[in-house]
Amino acid sequence: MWQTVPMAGQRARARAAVIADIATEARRQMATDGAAGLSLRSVARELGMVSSGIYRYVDSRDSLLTMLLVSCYDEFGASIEAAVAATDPESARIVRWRAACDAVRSWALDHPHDYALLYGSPVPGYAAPEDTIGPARRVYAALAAPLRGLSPDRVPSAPSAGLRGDGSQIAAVLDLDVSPDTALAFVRACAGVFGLISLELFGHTHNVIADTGVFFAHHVDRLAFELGIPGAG
Amino acid sequence: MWQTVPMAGQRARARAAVIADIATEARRQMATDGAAGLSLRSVARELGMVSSGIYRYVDSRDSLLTMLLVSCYDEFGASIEAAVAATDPESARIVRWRAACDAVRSWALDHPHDYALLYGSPVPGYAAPEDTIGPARRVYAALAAPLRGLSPDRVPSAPSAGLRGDGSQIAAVLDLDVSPDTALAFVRACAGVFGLISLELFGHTHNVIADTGVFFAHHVDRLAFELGIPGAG
DNA sequence: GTCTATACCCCGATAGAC
DNA sequence: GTCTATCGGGGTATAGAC
Repeated sequence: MWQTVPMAGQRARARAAVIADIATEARRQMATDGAAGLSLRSVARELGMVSSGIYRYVDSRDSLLTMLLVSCYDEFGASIEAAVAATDPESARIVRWRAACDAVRSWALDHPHDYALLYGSPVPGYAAPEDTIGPARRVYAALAAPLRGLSPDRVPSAPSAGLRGDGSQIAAVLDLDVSPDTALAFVRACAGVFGLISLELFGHTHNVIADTGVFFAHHVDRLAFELGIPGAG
Repeated sequence: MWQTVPMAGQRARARAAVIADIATEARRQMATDGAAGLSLRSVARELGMVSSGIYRYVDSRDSLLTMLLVSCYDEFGASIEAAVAATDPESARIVRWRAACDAVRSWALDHPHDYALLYGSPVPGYAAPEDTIGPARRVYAALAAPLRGLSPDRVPSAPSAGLRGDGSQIAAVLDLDVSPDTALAFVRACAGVFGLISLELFGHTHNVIADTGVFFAHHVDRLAFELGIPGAG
């Protein structure tokens, strides 16, 4: 009788393991077929399941996509957090900013198809549900963490007054104690960081920039200046 | 006898018209199915052709994709060129720079799926042939045109020496008479412009920036400063 | 140069036997 | 909870009659 309790635990664990296998295989397939080409059938096939069997674990193709989005955002955010945490806590702010940016690029280069899922073209016919916005935000929060406590004095930009409301809300959402202008500068920095990585990953710097790593480092330093981080080039 | 010559011309014209129809319909379908979902069959169906008939006009799905890439790049580049040409030739450089950047964003917002084809995730299994690099370059050249003749004195960035070779080659390829540092700053500006537009178009500024147009204008002005364009914010 | 037919693949999702 | 069978779609590409 009281075997049912551990049994239930075992079943739940087995179920979770199967679901994890499904996610892993789906991410593997995204590499060859893209996010739009993701198919439950072929995931099931590869796992030795019969095509209908996968519906025991996953509601639909869309819910699998949502699962992938969430796990990729989480993994991405965690890798940035780890990179920042690995810096010397006494180190200059610019060091932590570089570490965060480098972590963004490294993860993107290591997981180009996952990056494309997160920041590339939307999947036709799929709309990300609200479950994904928390994990998506985690990435930005991790990248912004080095700005915590930054004095607003050195931010060289002067956004129009109409934007300041957005700025303070962004700071609030990311739980950042920075000025609205700094928060807006951070959004612009995100455009620069993700923009350059996307250009590189999607093939637009081919035969343009020889050493994209060096160029990225330069870019990151200029963005630091725009953010008012002391010590930037 | 000499009717064969005009006949040949008519046939060629008719053939070109059909090919143009195919391209138009294909772009229409990209809007709902994405670039990866593009199918010759459904294009043929929509044009009242039998599925095999389309192979008279288009070699394969890949060559249709190439056709679309080329025509989108060309259209995009032309629209930027037109916007710059429409400014007063006596106007300040900053005015032409803003016009070019605004044209980029306008075209992207007006043709989101075409923009996704050009600057979004690559289509799985498709590699763009060299025929596309000329048209792709036209876009950058059009965006860079307002920099022509810009004095290098005000460019605030100082890239590492190893990048300077890239800088001068970029200037050469875009046929720009600017310093290597300015050319590198232009690549960074492209990352900023395309990066922000991609974030907006791909859904990452939702509930973050209320008026994305105002924010883009602010962004463009800061990028102008980074380029050393006089008169920028 | 248009058409049918064909070979050979893929998909999401469900019903119902076991 | 696994499996077959099924519905009802989709696709690329070619061969060969007309």
